[in-house]
Amino acid sequence: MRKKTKITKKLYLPDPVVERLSRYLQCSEVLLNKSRAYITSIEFSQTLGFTDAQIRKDFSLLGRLGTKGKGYDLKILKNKIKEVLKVYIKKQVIIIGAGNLGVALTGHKQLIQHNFIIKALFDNDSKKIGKTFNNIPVKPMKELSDFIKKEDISIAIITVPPDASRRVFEMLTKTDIKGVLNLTPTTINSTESIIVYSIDITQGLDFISYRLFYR
Amino acid sequence: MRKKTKITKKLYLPDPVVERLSRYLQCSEVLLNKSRAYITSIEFSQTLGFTDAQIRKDFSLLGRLGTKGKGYDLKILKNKIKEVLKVYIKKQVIIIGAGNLGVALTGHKQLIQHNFIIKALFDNDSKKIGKTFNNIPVKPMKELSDFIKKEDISIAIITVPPDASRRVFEMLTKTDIKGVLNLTPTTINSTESIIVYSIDITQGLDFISYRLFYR
DNA sequence: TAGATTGTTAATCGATTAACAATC
DNA sequence: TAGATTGTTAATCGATTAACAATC
Repeated sequence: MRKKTKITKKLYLPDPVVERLSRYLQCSEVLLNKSRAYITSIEFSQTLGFTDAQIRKDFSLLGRLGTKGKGYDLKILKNKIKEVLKVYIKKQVIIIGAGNLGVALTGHKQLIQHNFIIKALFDNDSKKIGKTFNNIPVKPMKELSDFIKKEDISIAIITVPPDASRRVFEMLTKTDIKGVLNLTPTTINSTESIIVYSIDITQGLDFISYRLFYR
Repeated sequence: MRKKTKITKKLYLPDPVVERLSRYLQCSEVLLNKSRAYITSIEFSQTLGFTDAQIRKDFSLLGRLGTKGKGYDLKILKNKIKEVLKVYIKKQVIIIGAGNLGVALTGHKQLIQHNFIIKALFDNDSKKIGKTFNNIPVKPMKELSDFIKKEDISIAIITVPPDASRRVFEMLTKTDIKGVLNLTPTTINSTESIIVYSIDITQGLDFISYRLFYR
């Protein structure tokens, strides 16, 4: 009990480690579904493309999870990572922007599996307001702040057009939102009170485009 | 002329730099639309959340782009980055998986602006095959390899369900595809002949989830 | 026990930052 | 010219990797 509390308070992991934890988790779940019970850092390294040393280092940050001479128990590993990433805790989410991408996310099964509960879409298009997509209602932007407070929303996903995203983020800073997933090419920076994580599909393609020509 | 060829051959930029180039480009275009002509590394650093030293370092890798005492000419900067990232060159793209996300991408204007031309969706669902979304036809998987060759497709975007993505990638390795954007939570590694870039929305949310609790 | 693999420390590598001379 | 900001080198920082003693 005391130990657990202590770990909870102290476990500040570097960004790259946190990102890899999702990968380990995904891979562990696939293997468990195939009835695998154990895996060594070497086999993991072959599947994931990290070095085995890095994998052991990462896991060692979470505690002594492995068995020497044998490897890692996948069930223990999976549970530990889920605990660290707070996958077991329900997180209420809204999506701002009821366009193609926003609507597509309402049907994303992976989100439910990680306990991200989408409570509403927000948009300013009066043709969309009042509709539902996959049972998720579309609400007008003016209800944003109240909704976040009332429904205890912790994370907003921004899928509006690029030129609107700064404005939307501005609005969010005046609410109780704690985290923002920015799916827009516009740069948004974390603030004192809001964690921002940005994903840009065009950036991904640009990266590939570059590497196709210079490598 | 000689110099240009030389740079083209030699400009191997580290991954983090390539990723930031997309950010610089996006921001430069926004500023140009607002009729700004120049920007200093300091102002850039405030908008993008990088240090000014890093920005100057990054740009210096592309050549001597700035004017001492004055800053960077946004038009020159924009053109240079577009040239480096090969934005001016048309890249034929296919999307594998005509689900919510795949279809959403067919309407993504940003892709066209960077000259990524979506030529087809691929799926195995007979109800979808033959349909079009935003004028993009859905084709059966068995035509994949021929289509890639005939239409000179260089990049495939994978948006199939997680358990199918390894299989799809396996198929792609037997084609002429050069780059893969993996939008699936399943890990896929670059091979000798294929550049892979992976983006996982759930990973992004997991990251936020972690940082909300430990920071 | 012998063989295998972890956990961890120390070494390496690479990326970021600080600082400032050069110069517009 | 004086002021400002770049381009670049050297210092720092942090993340990855190598190596191996501990041990299952």
